[in-house]
Amino acid sequence: MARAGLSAERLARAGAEIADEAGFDQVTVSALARRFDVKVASLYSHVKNSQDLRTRIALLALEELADRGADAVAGRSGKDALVALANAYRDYAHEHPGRYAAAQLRLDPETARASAGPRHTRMTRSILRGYDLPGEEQTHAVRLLGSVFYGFVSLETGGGFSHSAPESRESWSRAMDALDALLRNWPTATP
Amino acid sequence: MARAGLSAERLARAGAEIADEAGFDQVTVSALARRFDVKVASLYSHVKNSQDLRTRIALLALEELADRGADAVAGRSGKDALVALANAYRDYAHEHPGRYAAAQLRLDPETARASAGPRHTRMTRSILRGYDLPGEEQTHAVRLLGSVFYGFVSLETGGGFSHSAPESRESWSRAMDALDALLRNWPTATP
DNA sequence: GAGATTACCTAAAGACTTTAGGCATATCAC
DNA sequence: GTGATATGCCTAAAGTCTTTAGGTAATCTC
Repeated sequence: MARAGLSAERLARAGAEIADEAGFDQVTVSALARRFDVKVASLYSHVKNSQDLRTRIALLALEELADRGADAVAGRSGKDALVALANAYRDYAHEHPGRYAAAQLRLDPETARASAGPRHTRMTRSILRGYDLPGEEQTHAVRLLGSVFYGFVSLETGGGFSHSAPESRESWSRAMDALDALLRNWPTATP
Repeated sequence: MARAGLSAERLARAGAEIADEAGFDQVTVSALARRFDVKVASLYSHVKNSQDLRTRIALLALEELADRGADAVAGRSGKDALVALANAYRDYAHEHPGRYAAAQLRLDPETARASAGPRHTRMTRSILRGYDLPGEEQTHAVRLLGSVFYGFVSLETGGGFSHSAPESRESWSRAMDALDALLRNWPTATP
């Protein structure tokens, strides 16, 4: 009875692989046990339950995503930084669709606060330093940018843009132009 | 043995109710059978399988959403229409979180084409008539608007904005201002 | 190496999905 | 109305996944 060397860490990583290969909804305790050639019950020593497993994968994805984002914005500013961060998200989603889906899992407030989520907010906010936004407008802008990044990538990977010309990549590029223009000319007073 | 009067239509509607009450992932063939006080197997005469059931709920939600949007934009133009359509989406998501989650289900291309999805695209495009966008830019703008609507509402209902001031409603309002300003001053040439 | 801890196991119960085949009920032909 | 037919809901059963309880064997501590 050789030990398989399981751990919550390894389970989450393997779960992330299953998610990318077969879809996040195919990540089950059973599938994971098969992958490690181990009995299902054995996993419950490392992971509280199925939800816990999925949450760990979500946290992993959020971390990886934040790491990529941090690399992307490092040494950049203005539109350059904006595009780099946005592309970090989009590229990650295309490379790791299952992980990206995992990152969209609703986390309970406590878990969310301890996740890499706040890092994402800070990164986005750092981009705004290159633009000259009044302090109270920054939060609104952060939320708008987040919405565009998240929304576009979700719709794109979900096939929402795939049945019409032009290529969605073109729209992505134009969205970056639009966001840059918007931030440089942010409407402060309600018209 | 009185008949329960089931139909794919009624099942989808009841499934939508379960989704709103308990979450879209709680919509199962079993839960539906319980609600109609009928044996599980009986549902398989009306619905192909679990996936089929979920798809029908998604289609229902997309229709309802499109109906609301159409009502909202009727007789409006410019920013007025923009805000009305956006609010239609947001209000629907808040009133019917389960249905809204259902609307996000990935549909296979054929089903997507036959869904209300294209109606949504047309409605968004109709808003652009109030702004003066070059023809080829319209698709890009439609995709950007869709991304913001979808992204903001998803992040908001997922709790993404709930742990920081100010109120997300304020950010929503400012996002509308921003989109209006952007559309009135759309950057046509890449800077 | 003895004892304690840990890792994985067997066993079992419960929930959901799906298919096959049966009886009763509504619907239609006349 | 009566019989034929199609349909609606049923029982039964097999398969998958989740989760808990309690046991055995490997590893760690000293």
